[in-house]
Amino acid sequence: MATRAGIAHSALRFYETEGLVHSERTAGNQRRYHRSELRRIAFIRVAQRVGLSLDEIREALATLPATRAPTEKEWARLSATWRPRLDAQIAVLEGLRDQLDSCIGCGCLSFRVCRLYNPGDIAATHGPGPRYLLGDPRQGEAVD
Amino acid sequence: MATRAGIAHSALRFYETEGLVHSERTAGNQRRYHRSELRRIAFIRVAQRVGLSLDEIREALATLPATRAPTEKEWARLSATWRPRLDAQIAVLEGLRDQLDSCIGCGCLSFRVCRLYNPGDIAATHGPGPRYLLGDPRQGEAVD
DNA sequence: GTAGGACCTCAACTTCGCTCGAGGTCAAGG
DNA sequence: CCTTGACCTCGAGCGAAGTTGAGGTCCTAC
Repeated sequence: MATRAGIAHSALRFYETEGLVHSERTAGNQRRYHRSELRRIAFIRVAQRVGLSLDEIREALATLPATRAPTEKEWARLSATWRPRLDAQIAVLEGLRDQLDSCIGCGCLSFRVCRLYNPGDIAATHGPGPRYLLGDPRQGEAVD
Repeated sequence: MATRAGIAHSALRFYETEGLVHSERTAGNQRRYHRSELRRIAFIRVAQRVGLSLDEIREALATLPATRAPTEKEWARLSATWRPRLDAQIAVLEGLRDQLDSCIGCGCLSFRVCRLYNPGDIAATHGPGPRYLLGDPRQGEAVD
């Protein structure tokens, strides 16, 4: 029933196995969720939109008090930490766009001269794409 | 040897099986790459940074002439198509940031009132996170 | 001519965030 | 009492973008 948070029941169960949300059980073994779990789920979904992994979200949620429902202030504190992250992502994309603008005229895309092809700072993006792989510390590569 | 494009040999072979790059073979079955493949690889990596999937990159590369090496102009044409995409991504993140700013004060994160929690337009992000799943046409959900 | 390294293939494995299905249980209405 | 539908568990699978490893071949230098 709590799937009316707008997420699939399978996702909800998955979050539970991951320790992101919690539930009690009825006598008949059915899950009952505390009202405050709704807000946790909202937090999770928004954090995902901002680009956090479930691991990071778990860490963030772990800083909340275990014995009582978090206050608005505590939620605000957590979500405030997203701001610099968003700013950084935006900055990366804008840098990329500006580089792109300066490169489109030349169509260069050469390993030797084009700064668009730049393995060095890819780790900084944390954006779309294979970030774990590209983020590998791969140093001292020749760049043709 | 062509792995000196700065990518792992495994990735190169993977791209070849995916039809993104091409090679000839020597008598001893070893791969030899044409010089122009370097630029294709550069294109692929930059396109990934912009957020394209390999499928999309394959489509884009398919519009290039098959019988001769592409001109600078053709490369420029392709990369110019990234611009609106980058702009859109930036716009999404900026919208998110602005929403976040207006929400941090209240710490709301409520399904009922907070616009940050907005399943409807998630499909538009194409950013990080589970975009295939979130992109599902899921309509008419109650949003408590 | 032989040792070493660089290449080859192919299948299996990784991570993340879930979804799907089979097979079983629970609760409420008629 | 029985049916129906909503819940339960557990394991398997997906999709993207590769990586890893075993086992085999090739080429170059000494």
